Amino acid sequence: MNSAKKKPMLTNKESFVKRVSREILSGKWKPGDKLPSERELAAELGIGKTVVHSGFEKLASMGLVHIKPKSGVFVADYMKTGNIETLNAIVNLNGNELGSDIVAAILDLRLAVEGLALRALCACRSSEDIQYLRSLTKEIRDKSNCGEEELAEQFFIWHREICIRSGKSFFTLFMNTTHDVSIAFWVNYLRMYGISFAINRLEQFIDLIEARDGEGAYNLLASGISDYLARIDKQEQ
Amino acid sequence: MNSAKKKPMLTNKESFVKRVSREILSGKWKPGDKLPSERELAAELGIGKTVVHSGFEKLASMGLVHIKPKSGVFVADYMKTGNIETLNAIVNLNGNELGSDIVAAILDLRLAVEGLALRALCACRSSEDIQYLRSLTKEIRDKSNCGEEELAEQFFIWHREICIRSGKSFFTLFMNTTHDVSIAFWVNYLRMYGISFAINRLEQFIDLIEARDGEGAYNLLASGISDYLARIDKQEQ
DNA sequence: AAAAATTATCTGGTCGGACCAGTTCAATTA
DNA sequence: TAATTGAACTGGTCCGACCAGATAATTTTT
Repeated sequence: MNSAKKKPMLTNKESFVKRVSREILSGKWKPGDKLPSERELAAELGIGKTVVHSGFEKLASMGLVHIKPKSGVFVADYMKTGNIETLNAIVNLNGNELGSDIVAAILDLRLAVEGLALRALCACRSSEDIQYLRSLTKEIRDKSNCGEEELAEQFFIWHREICIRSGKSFFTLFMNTTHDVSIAFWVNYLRMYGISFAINRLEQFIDLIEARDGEGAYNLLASGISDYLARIDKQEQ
Repeated sequence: MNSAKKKPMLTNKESFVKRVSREILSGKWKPGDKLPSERELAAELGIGKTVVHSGFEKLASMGLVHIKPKSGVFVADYMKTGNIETLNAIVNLNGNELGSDIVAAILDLRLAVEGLALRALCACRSSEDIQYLRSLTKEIRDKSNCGEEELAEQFFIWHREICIRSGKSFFTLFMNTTHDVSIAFWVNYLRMYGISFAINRLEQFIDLIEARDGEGAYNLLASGISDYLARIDKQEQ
């Protein structure tokens, strides 16, 4: 997901974060373990302590470590105290492969957030909303030959627009918070169903929104999610 | 929420972040506006450019600004592209007061996440789970005379434990991601209902989990949420 | 005069040394 | 042996130096 731009070289900090997060998530360090001091790591890696510290701060914000001031840096019980960035790190380590439990969790959240946003939008939509969604869909159709991730981004943006226009702006913030894992999801979704199917689905949503059919739109979302999950389950068998 | 520890003095970076986020959220800067350069701000504030840069990075991770390398720093359309940290910043600016739309959004999410976790836990719970939840509840009862935020933290942790023990660990990560706004919610909830009521509610949940009554537990959550929202609505009239 | 090329200035980006303040551990004293 | 003190260790913050690319201004060419 940090592959938005080609990055031939990682900075010292990025390399450090990548290295340590991999070590933690792969089990080399266990929750509660004390990591080597900043000075030790700086000397060992031949970089400045400030960079190490900055890297640790990043790892802390990712929920992977707990920095105890003046004492040391400890591996966090990240599956218990971690956050969405922890999930992103796990997904990154797995080469952006989502296990079915992650997918299920994402989709449950999505049903909650977008389901409500869809109903709200159906109730309050203007003709300008419909127009905008149609033009956004057309844009996506015109970009059909782009790369996977770019397309995935477009689908994310389309669905985010539902939240934006529903008047439930805080849902938008939540949705953005799941951005990285959502992109991984959309990439997989587009592989599974194909771009045509996915675009037709967008058009179905628009028709339902235009018709102010909140229940219909919600059901379309829910059934799409169920189908996807069923396919994932079948794939894993 | 950054009041976990007494912080009599803010670092230069913290002051900078606080100042700029307030300026953005209060409307002094509009989405799309270009902020003064790092050098200008550093000179104006009498601090180092690196600190300004570090502060801008923080503001970017909060979804409030967009850093265009070599070009400048621009105010983001944060209600559209922001994330949970944006929400935290908004709530912070409002003195940790939650508007009803934020509350509704949080509770919708919570119903989705914890609702499923409750059902899952009812299906898979062990007697050790029940024991642990009871002892956790007792701990909370023993701490009843603590400060509001500490109590709120305890309630957050209790509900998080539902996710942890449900086997849906990724829900835990999502829940942790909403930590700060959730604490604001719990503080308000405890003010509204009182600590005794809130603890009794926990015990009701445990009884239902013990009885493996997933539907009952979900309904208890849903009805609690409805009641809270109704009270909020009434307060605002 | 307009367009293209070059140069200068501006921008954010990264790094590491210097210094700070608190914690922990070892040595000394009572 | 327990308490105290000092040293060593820890993370925390800041800033100047330098880098690389974008943008604006100037010069050259058509």
